[in-house]
Formats: sequence, structure tokens, C-alpha cells
Amino acid sequence: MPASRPTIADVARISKVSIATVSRVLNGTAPVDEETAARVRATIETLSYVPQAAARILANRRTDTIGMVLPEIGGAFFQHLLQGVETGASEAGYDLLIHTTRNPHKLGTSRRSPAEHNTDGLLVFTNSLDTRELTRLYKAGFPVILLHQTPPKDIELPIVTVENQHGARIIVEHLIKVHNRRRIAYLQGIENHEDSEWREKGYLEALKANGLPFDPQLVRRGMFDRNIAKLVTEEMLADNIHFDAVFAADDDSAVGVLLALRQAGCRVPEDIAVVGFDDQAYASSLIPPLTTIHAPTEQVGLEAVRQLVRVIHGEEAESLILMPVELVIRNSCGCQA
Amino acid sequence: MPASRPTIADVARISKVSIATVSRVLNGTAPVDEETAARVRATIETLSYVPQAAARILANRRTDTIGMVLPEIGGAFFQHLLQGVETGASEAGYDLLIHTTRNPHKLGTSRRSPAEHNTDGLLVFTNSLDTRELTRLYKAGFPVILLHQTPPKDIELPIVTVENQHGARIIVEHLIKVHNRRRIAYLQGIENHEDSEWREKGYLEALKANGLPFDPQLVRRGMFDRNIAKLVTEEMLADNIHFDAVFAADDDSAVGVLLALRQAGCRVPEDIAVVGFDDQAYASSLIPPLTTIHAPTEQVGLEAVRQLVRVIHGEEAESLILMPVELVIRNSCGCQA
DNA sequence: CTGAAAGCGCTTACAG
DNA sequence: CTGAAAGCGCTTACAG
Repeated sequence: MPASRPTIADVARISKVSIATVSRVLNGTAPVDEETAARVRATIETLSYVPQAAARILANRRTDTIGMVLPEIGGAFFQHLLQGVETGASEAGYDLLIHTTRNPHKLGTSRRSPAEHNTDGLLVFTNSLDTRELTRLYKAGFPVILLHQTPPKDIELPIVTVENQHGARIIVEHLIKVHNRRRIAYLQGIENHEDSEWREKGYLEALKANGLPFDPQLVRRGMFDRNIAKLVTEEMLADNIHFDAVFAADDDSAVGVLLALRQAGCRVPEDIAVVGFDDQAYASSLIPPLTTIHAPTEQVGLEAVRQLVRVIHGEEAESLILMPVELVIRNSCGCQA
Repeated sequence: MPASRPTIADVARISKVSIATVSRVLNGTAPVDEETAARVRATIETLSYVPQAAARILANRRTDTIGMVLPEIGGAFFQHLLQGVETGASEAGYDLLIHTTRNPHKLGTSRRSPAEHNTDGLLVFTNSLDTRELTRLYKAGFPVILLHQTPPKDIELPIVTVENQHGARIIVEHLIKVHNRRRIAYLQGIENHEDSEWREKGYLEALKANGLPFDPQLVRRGMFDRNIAKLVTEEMLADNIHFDAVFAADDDSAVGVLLALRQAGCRVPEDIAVVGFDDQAYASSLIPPLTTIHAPTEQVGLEAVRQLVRVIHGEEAESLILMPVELVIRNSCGCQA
């Protein structure tokens, strides 16, 4: 802030009123004589006066901003999530402060906690805050909503996520029941990532429910990454492992699978069916168009903000919100368009 | 903030020192007896005390946060931009406050300007702030860097963007010189979007430099959108307009072109070559892999923050930074991989 | 309808 | 090395 920025005192002096009056016309918190109000407004305009947020916050004891803590910003996933969060925050009249934890502030430079820093509440995405910090926030009674992460033991923080397990189960069952696939590989996501783990549970559940044996050789780590998924698929092919379908933990890794299979001359879906999870924008443009599970990521962000706002207002929040997913059938599973 | 949040006074009282001393151990701004310092640290730990940012800001007259003003958050483009901005902000020890202007705060709820709200400086993306607001900031001497937008007349704000015109020119020239294309269509982006306009200039420049006539029938509006681009391409086909190449204003619209051409049974690149701009992550996975211009969007974000930090520190910033682009040759232009 | 004053929670000369 | 006090720029009872 340049030193010269005008303050409420400047406005008051020039308008020949007290700062209390200026504050009142600014906020409409009390009736002000229309004539003086007009005078005050005029000098606000002249000075281009903008109230300083920090002072307001200090006096009000509210920041009117919501914090979002993420491990990183990259990836289409976060784009959708942020979109929803932004919409929700705007709706409720909050600003959005974004904190990345994988990108730690230069040591010594930041004396700030990633947490209460100037926010009224926090949206915490999986893998961005450690249990210690979460515990501290919980004990302090600070409003927090968890995204795609179940709370650590004894910490009762509300969570919003998607139906990972259910989605995985129905898409794998589609492969089994409709397309009669029996050797279905699962490409896991990042290690310790809850989404990946729930999806794996759904996969196992589908196998079991349909009397298919579980073959550990068919489970590999695709890391939610197109290139790694491609490599891993090439490996499976090279190892001569027999499989007739692949359930990739997300669409990005499904793309890698598609690429590897095409390069190896396998036909999709005739030889090997491929399905993903997320329903990214490009899923319908792939060759063949990708059958996948639509995850309402933007809605997750939106709903999370709404829950957070409830908590901030001292209302009760849902302890668990599972956003519904949907099977999106295209061609990579073997169905006709 | 819950009412019970501990303050520096609590820490001081319990540690039996003055608040000045607490502040000193917090910030290391003055030597403190090791024993008392340890005592203070212990009670900070016990209370889970976190200094309140607003008070600090007010006393320091610095917010240590950078604001980013965007029209919206959606799209892969913003994802990369934000990624760079986040990295840059972290590097420099700043927090990131994000403001979307297309999503206006509920009327009456927000009394805040999208501008100086608690930031030390602003990154303003094209089409997010009107000239009036920009002028006000400029006159107030508030640190602002423009992204992908030339400043309004008489407003000398630094700008960072990419070599739009140059990139467009070289990719169109590649089509002309290497692949001997003569009827090259241009799919514009959004109306009044500077990127689209500069790219159009580069396109025209390439035609002219190579003695190709300009045919207005070959210029259509693809809106940076896959679906709209698809429709527009179908229209051109239906209108029986002859063209042997398409330069789409971005990769998203190039995907739409690819889709429309495939559906119509045109071979790419044999019958019609297609190229894009941006080099999104998926560009290499398209069929055929897309020849495009690599735009260093993440670097734009990073560089913009660096410039902004210079301005905040009272140093001189570059008035114009054009980040270099690169022609990425894949197969959709007609080259062999 | 309006003003004087206390208070929000920090930092930082100024003394000692 | 440490503390009392002023000040950062607002809001809001409290009086009038």
C-alpha cells in the first residue's frame, strides 16, 4: 500500500464530519442526514477512498474470506474444484484465499500458519495439512471442512467427497455384466490417496460380487498420470499378462492406457476395454470416446463452501456428504454410441 | 474466528512478560533472553497461539498477499496461469487472494472493491477490470501488473503476455511453406479478447508475407470452445467453402475442428491440416497428435508475480514482457512424427 | 442525526 | 534484554 493512501480520517476531515459518520455512510449502519451523506460520498469519490480491509477486519472480528488449502494447483481436477469453490464463495459474499502446501513459503519468510491466516474458515483438501495441524484447528473450534479426506481418528470434521467406491463398483460391473470381461486390471492413483483407495475397494467389491477371482498382477500404480499409466500398461503387455479390460483410477491415466494399447496394436474396445473415472472435458473427444464415471467435482467445491458457511454461522453441518456420481457410457467399454 | 482465540496479551500474561517481548520472540526482531524466549515459546505452543493476520497487517502496513483478478477460473489455461502465480507468490513469501469478476459478489453483501482489498499489489488478467477501475488504481499508485492485456490509453501499467502474433505467424507460415497450404481458415477466439486479436494479426501477416489473398469467408468465430468450434467447422463444410488447413485460435477449438472433420470423413492432415495454439497437455494425445504453438502460460504467471513484487518493493518493472513461444511440430500439420 | 472515545490485536520507536 | 505507550484504520456502544 502506498504511503499516501487516504484513510477514513481524511474523508472525515474534508467532509467536515466525524469518522463515525463516514463509517455510517460507508456501511449504512445508521441513518445519516441525506445532505451530509451526499457530501461524504462526494469526497470519497474525489479521494478514490477505499476502506482498508485489515482495519475493518480487526474491528469487526470477521475477515469475510474463506481459505482453501491444497497440495498443489495443477491438474484439471483442481480447476473444477476451484471453480465450484469460487462460485460458492462469491454467492455467500466471501473472498477466496488460496494456500498451496506442496509449495511451501520460503523458509523464514513466512511466519504465518497456513491456517487461520485471515480467514473465517478453511476448506482443506486431502493431503494438504498434517494431523497435528488438523487437530489444532479442531480443538480451537476453527471452522474447517475436509474435501476428499476422512478425518483422522477422534477429529470430527465434516467432509464432502464423491461416491468413489460406488462409482468404481458400477463401472467395473458394467464391464463384467454387459461386456463379459473377466480379467480386469485396476490402475491405482497416487499412494495414500483416498480417492484411489475407495475406487480400489469398489473394484474389489465388484469382482467379489460377481464371483471373479482377484489377481494381484492386475493391479498397478498409474499415479493419476498419463505418462506413468502408459509405461505401466506397456509393462503389463511386456510381462505378457493377460487382461481384457482396464479400469483406470482417473481419466488422465486412462489416456495413457489408450496410448499404450494403440501403440501395441491392441484394439479398444474389441481386444481390451478401457474405462476411467472423473469424466474430464476431453473424455468425449478421445478415440474411442471414453466410458467413465462422471464425478461432480465442481459441485463438491460448491457444496463444501456452503457447509463451511453454515459452520461459520454457527449452524450445524452435515458430517458427511457423498456427492452422487454417474456412469457415462461411451465407446471405450464396448458399447455403441 | 471463534471468540476464544488467544491473543498476544494472553501469551504475555501467562509467560509473565510484556506483549512487546512476545512480539519479539515471534518475529525475531530484537534479542530476547533465551530463557524467557523459551518460556514464551512454550506458552505459545500450549495455547496454540497464532498471531492474527489483520492486526499484524494494520501495524505493519503490509498485507504480504498478492491479489489476482480473473474473469473466471474455469479452463485449462487458468489452471496453468494460477499454477505459475502460486509458485511465484510462494517463492516471494506472499499469500494469494483470488478474485473472480464474472461471478460478482452478491449485491450489497460485498462492500469491498475488487482491488486493494487486503493486498499489496494486483495481477489483473484481461477483461476482468474496467478502465475506470484500472485508472483509479493507476492514479493511486497501487502496484498492478496486467496479464495478456495492453493498458488503456495513458495508463502506463506493466504488462506480461506471450508472443501471440509471432506464434501465429510462424505456425501459419509452417502450413504455407512446408505443407504448401493456400486456403487456411482462422478460427477466432472470444470477441475482444486480445490473444485472439494478436493471433489474427499474425495470421494475416503470414498470408500477406507469402502472397496469399485474404478471404473473409475463411475467418470464423470458434470462441476458444470445442463445441462451438465443431459447429462452426460443420458450417464451413456445409457451406461448401474450400479450405485445406485450419489454424484454430487455441487447442480447445482445434479439438472441435478435429471432431467435425473426422465426422465428415475428411482426413487430417491429408485433406485438411489442423493446428492450434497453447500446447495443452492433451495435444500430444489427440488423433492425430496436434501441431501447435507452445505458450508458456505457467511462466507468464511466474514472471508476472516477479514483476509485481519488484513494483511493490518500489523497483522498476519492465513495461512489456513478451514470453517466447515455440512451434511444436506433431502430425496434424502433415509432418511425420 | 452526530461526535468523542474505547477497542480490535498487533509492531515499534523510546526509555531504561 | 525488557516494558509502557503510541499508533495502524476501522466500528460501535454511549451520550447527546
